[in-house]
Amino acid sequence: MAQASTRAVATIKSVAARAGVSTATVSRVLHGNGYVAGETRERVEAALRDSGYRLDAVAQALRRQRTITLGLILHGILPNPFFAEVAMGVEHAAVANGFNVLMFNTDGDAERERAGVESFLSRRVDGVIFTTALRGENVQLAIDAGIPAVEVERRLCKSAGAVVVDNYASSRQGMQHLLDLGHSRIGYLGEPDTVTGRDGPLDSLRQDRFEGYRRALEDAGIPVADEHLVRGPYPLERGAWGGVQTGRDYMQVLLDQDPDLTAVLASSDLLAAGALQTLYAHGIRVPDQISIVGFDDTFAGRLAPPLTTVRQPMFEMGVRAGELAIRLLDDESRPVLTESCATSLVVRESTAPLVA
Amino acid sequence: MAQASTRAVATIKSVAARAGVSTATVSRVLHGNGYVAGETRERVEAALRDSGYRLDAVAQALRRQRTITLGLILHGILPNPFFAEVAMGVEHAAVANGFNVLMFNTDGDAERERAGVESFLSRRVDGVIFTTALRGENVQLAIDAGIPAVEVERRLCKSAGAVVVDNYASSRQGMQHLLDLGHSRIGYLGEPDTVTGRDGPLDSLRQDRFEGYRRALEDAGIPVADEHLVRGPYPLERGAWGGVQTGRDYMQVLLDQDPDLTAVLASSDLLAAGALQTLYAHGIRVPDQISIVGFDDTFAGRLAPPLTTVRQPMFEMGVRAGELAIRLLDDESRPVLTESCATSLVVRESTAPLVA
DNA sequence: TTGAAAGCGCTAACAA
DNA sequence: TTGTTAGCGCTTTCAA
Repeated sequence: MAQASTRAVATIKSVAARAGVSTATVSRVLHGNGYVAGETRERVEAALRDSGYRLDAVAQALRRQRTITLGLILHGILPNPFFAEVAMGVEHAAVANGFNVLMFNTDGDAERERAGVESFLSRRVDGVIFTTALRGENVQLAIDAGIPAVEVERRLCKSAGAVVVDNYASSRQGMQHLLDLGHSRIGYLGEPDTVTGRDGPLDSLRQDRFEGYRRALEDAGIPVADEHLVRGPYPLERGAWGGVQTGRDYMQVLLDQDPDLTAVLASSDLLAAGALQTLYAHGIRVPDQISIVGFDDTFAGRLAPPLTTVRQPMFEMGVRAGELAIRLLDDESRPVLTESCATSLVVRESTAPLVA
Repeated sequence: MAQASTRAVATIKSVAARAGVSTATVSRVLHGNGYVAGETRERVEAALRDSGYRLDAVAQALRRQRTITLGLILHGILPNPFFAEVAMGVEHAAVANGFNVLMFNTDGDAERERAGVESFLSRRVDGVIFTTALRGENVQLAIDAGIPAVEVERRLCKSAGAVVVDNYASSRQGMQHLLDLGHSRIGYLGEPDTVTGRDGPLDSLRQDRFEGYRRALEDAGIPVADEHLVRGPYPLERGAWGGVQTGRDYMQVLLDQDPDLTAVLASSDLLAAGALQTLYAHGIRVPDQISIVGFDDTFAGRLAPPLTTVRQPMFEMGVRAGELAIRLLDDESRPVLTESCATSLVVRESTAPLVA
C-alpha cells in the first residue's frame, strides 16, 4: 500500500542519499565489485531494501551499451508447433544466462521479417535468432550492424551461426525402421512439389528428406516406384490447418496409385496426421494394414494411433541457438559456427512388421 | 560493406553535425513535430539517409520513461498450444501498435513467475500480460509498480484487467450439440479431480465446465449418472504428453463403467485426443459408435477423425489482451476492465446423431 | 524557425 | 575505501 502510493520510484541517487554515500558506492554494492567497507555495505543494503529499489535496466543498457536481450524472429507458430518449442528453448537458454528475449512474428512474410530485424536493431538487442529465416539479406542486416545472428533449421546466410539437423540422415533413419520391419512398398508423403520441384529449386530441407527416402530404397535394392510418389500438379493448400489437408489429399492419391501400399514415410507430423485421417475414413487400420512414420515429433504422441516419428530435438535446438548467440556476443572473432543436432526415431504405435 | 566496416554508429549528434543543425532539429524531423523549414528538413533527411541512422530506442526509453514494450508471462507453451496462440495474438496487437514484446516462461512455477515479473519491472516494460497467471500476488506486483496488468483465461487479481471466456456457457454449448443429436448417455472427461475436487477447491474454470455438463443434463431431464464420471483416485499424470495419457486412461474407466456410452464431452482437446486413442485401440468407431466433443480447438482439426470441439478464440484473446494493456497504459484512472470472448462450436467429424 | 542545455538513471575512470 | 565527474543518446523546455 505504502509502496503503491509512493509515486517516486527509488533510484540509485535516492538510495545514495538515504545511505549517506555516493552513487558510485551504491553501484559497487549493487554489483559486488570494487572495495566497500563492511559497515558501509550494510548501510547501503538497508537503504536498498527500505526504498524498494529496482535497478533500471534501461539506464544500465544505455550506459553499458548492452541490453542483455536476445531478439527472436519467429516464422509463425501456427500451425506448426515446431517453432513454439524452439522458442521455448531459446527462452530457457536466455533466462539461464540472465538475458531476456524479445519476440517478433513474421507470419512468413519477408517484409515483416525485415521490419522485425530493424526493430530489434533499434532496440539494440545483443543478438538475433531466426526460427526460421526467410531471407538471407535480413540475417545479414543484423550482422552488418555488428550483432551476432543464429539461424535455426535452415541456413540462408553464410556469415551467421546455425543450429541444424541432418535431414538426409534423419529421413534414412525413418526409412530404415520401415525397411527393418520388412516393408518394401513404401510411399513418400512430402510437401507439395517436393518430388517435382516445380516451384523452383527445392530448398535443401525438402530435398534432403526426399533424398533420404530415395537412397534408402536404392540401397535396399528396391526401385523407386512412380506410384509411390505424389507428382502433382496438386494445388498448394491455403488454410487454417496447413499441412493436414495436404496430407489427407496426398494419402488418397497414394492409395489410388497403389492399393497395396504397406507403409508411408511422411516428411512432417502434419502430413502424417492428414494421412491418418484418410486412412481412418477408409477404415484402414494402422499399423495392421499400413504403417506410418512421421517427422518432427510435435504432436505425434497425441494422434490415434500414437505416431512413430523421427524426432527433432526442438527444445534443445532452441537452447543451443540461444547459447550460441550469447557465446558469439563475447567472441570478437565472430567465428561462423554450425551446430548439428541428432534426430532420433521415436517408435510408437503406428508401425508394425509387414505381415505376408 | 562500407556500413559494416564503419565501426562508429550514427547518432543524432553525428547526424546533426553532418547536416549543420542542432540535435533538437534532427529530433524534430525524426518525429515530424515542431517547426522545421522545408530546406532544413531536406538537409537533415539527407544526412539521416547517408549516415544510415537508426534511432536508439534505449536512449529514447530512458528519456521518455516509456519503453514501448509489453511483457508477456507464459505459463508454459508445452504441451498445450493454447498459450502459443494467445502469445501470437498479443504479439500481433503489440506490433500493430508499435510495441515490442518480451516473453518469459514460468513453466508453471510460481517462483519463476515472480522472477519474470521482477525482470520485466526492472526493464521498465509498459504493461504485463499473464497467460495464465499462477499467483495473484505476482500480478499485484506489477500493479503496485504502477504498470497495467492483464490476465488471460483466469482471473486471480481483482485490480488487473482480464480477457476471459464463459466456461459454463461454453460447456453447455458442447452439451447442447450432443443433446440435439439425441444422445443421453454422455460421459464427462475432465482434468484429474475435476469431479471430486480432491486437491482443494476446484478453480472456477474446471468447475464451470463441469457445471455446464451437469446443468445441461439436468435441464434436459437426464439424471447425472455416477458411471458417466471419473471419480478417481486416479493419479495425476506427470509426463511429456500432459493430458493425453489422462484422457486415454479416463476414457477406459468410462468405458468400463458404462459400455453403452454413446457420447463424451471432454474438457480439453488433449483429453479428447487421449480418448480417441483408447477408442481406436478398441476398434470403436467415432462417430458411428460414440461421439466425442473436445474443448479449445487447438489441434482438434488434425486428429482422426477431425474433432468436433468448442473453440476458444485464442488468437483474438491475445489480441484483446494486448490492446487492453495498451489502452490501460494511457488511462490514468486505471479502470478494471474485463473482456469476455465468445466461444463457438466447431462441428467436424467426431459427432453424429444417435442411432437407435 | 532554430539552438542551448538540462537531464533520464546508471557506470566507470580517475582522483582523493 | 570512497567520491567526483563525465557521459551513454535522446527529448524537450526555454530562450533567441
